[in-house]
Amino acid sequence: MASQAQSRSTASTASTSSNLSSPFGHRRSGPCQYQQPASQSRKGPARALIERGPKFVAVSQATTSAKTVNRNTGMQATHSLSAEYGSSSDQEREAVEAMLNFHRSSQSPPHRSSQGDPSHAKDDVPKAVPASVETSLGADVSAEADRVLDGIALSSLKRLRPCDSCRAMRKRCDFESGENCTRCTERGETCAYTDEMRKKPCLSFSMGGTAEMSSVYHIPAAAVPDVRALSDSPYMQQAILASLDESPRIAKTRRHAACTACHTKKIKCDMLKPSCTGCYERSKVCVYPIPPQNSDAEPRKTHFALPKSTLISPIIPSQPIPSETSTIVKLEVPGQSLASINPSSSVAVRHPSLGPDSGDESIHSVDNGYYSTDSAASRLNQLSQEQSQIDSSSAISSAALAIENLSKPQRTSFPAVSSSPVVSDHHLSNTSGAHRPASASQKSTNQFPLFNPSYFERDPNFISRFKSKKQIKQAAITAAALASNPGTLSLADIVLDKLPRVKPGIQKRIKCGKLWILDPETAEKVYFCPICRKDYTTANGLKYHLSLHTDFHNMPPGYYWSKESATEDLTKVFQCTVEPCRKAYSTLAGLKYHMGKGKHGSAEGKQSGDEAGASSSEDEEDLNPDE
DNA sequence: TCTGCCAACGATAGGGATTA
DNA sequence: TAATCCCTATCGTTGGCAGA
Repeated sequence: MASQAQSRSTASTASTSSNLSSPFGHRRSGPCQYQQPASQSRKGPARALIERGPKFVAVSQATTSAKTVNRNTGMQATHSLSAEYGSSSDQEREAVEAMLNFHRSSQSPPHRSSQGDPSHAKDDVPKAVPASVETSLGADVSAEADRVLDGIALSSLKRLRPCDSCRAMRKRCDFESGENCTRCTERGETCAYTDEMRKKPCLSFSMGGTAEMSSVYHIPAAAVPDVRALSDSPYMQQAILASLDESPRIAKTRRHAACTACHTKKIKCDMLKPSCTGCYERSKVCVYPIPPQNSDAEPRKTHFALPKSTLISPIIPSQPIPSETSTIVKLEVPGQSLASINPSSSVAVRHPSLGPDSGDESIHSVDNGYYSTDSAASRLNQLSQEQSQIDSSSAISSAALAIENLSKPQRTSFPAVSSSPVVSDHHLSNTSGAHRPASASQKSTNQFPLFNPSYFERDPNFISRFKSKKQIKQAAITAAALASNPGTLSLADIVLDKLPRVKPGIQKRIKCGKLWILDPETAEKVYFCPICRKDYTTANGLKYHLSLHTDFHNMPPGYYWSKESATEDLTKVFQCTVEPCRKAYSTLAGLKYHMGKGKHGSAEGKQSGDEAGASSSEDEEDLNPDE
């Protein structure tokens, strides 16, 4: 714990230096606690990995994710872009390089399409993509996208599914060590992906997004590597075999594994027992459905799920530990020696969901969620080691970042992402000053921030975010569209996709009555708006805020964005259509209130802006004299 | 101080993509 | 085909601010 504090202190010092000299005027109260991947270098992970070795080249380049929502049509398309490729041949590497160069060459100066055009809100042509993209990209998407996808994803698909061993054990396969997953590495084995274990539909997937998307996105031929040359890839051969396998499959009914509450709420259930994290945090009773007695299938387990026979904790999280559980050793703090644990006795380990850094009983009661198992103790030990690594590496990386910032000139507008320093995704996000202009006084001169693929060179693990080939395909399509017409994607979605996953200890929550709230003592506002520099403690807060900056792209009927008002105040882009009111608001909600409950409050006003705008203010006041 | 207005937070329902 | 859960929209609530 002392070393941890020391690391924090060291990092804090570095961070302070960084803050003082940050070209973005970014102030932070704490150090970055995130681990910098060892594979990263000043060259950036993509180039570094390309040059590092031919065996398993991981390229992280030109990654983005965005979601474009057209409110008029209701069409929604999620794009995720990544080019982190796992490949094993020169051809694959060349393909990767081709894509990489394409993205590099296609980065153009920022611009904001349709800005200031009031008619933009009524423009229903582009659907999810601006018309400029459509005209510049043309058609013939799907085929090209398929080719790209085959090239960039087939060799990496191996990493999208568990290896045979993990699959047989029903364990999570992390693929962390390149060719081998951690589990196989520890066992001295090599990950295998045999035909028997293969999941059949790997190769067959449908075009992501929508028909509109497919008609407007086009990947330039120059950017498309000749992926057909990759057909000798072992995995591709497997995939082809898979696609040819038409043998009927026996339909199996999945077992209800999530707890009842999570199942009902349709939220992720980590299936921890006796209480999943969701129920634990809500102080609710976690109930799992009783499996059928004659079932021969073993229920799925997470790596924390333990045999019921070893459980010593109560089902109800708030219930204290029974006193009979004699040899309980509370391993509250990661790093605590495990030597005192008697392997033959029950060992109480903190609920894994509490994380490694939440040892304070005022924050999480340690009476909750204990497990009795050696594996849990082992896991705790692992968490301890991970935490210490994070602490040490974050201190180093924070110091490096501070040095980098000291040597950089001051910037006055939204930075188009420098080539340095190379930081991890978490680091990038946590030191969000990397996206923050100098000061709030420069707000009015701020450029509309653009997506720049090099943002995501910093995230070598980006591929892990994709769950399917379909998502990768969408990413490839988006990459091409974006590269051809940068700046056209939703700011909110681009930024939000890169939000940090705040680790425990950074955003602790405390129990406040019935609710769990962020601990004001420790909560850091790690989420920053790149436009106005407002900061938020939660992703949701920033998400909401970012929508305010982008909603004018898809104004509902009757509302429109006023260029004139925006010139005066960029934050007030929602203007009342009623003459002579024309009051402007910074949010759509504000204008809605204005039209609905506010000055123009009326039944008509609550229906649509068109109707509200068409009706006179006198009529509305007559209808609602009280308001 | 009160009230109206606004911005934002947090919880939740549920559509639907994905997976087993 | 059922289960999982990501993701979005929506709603209720809270807190800050400005004007009365």
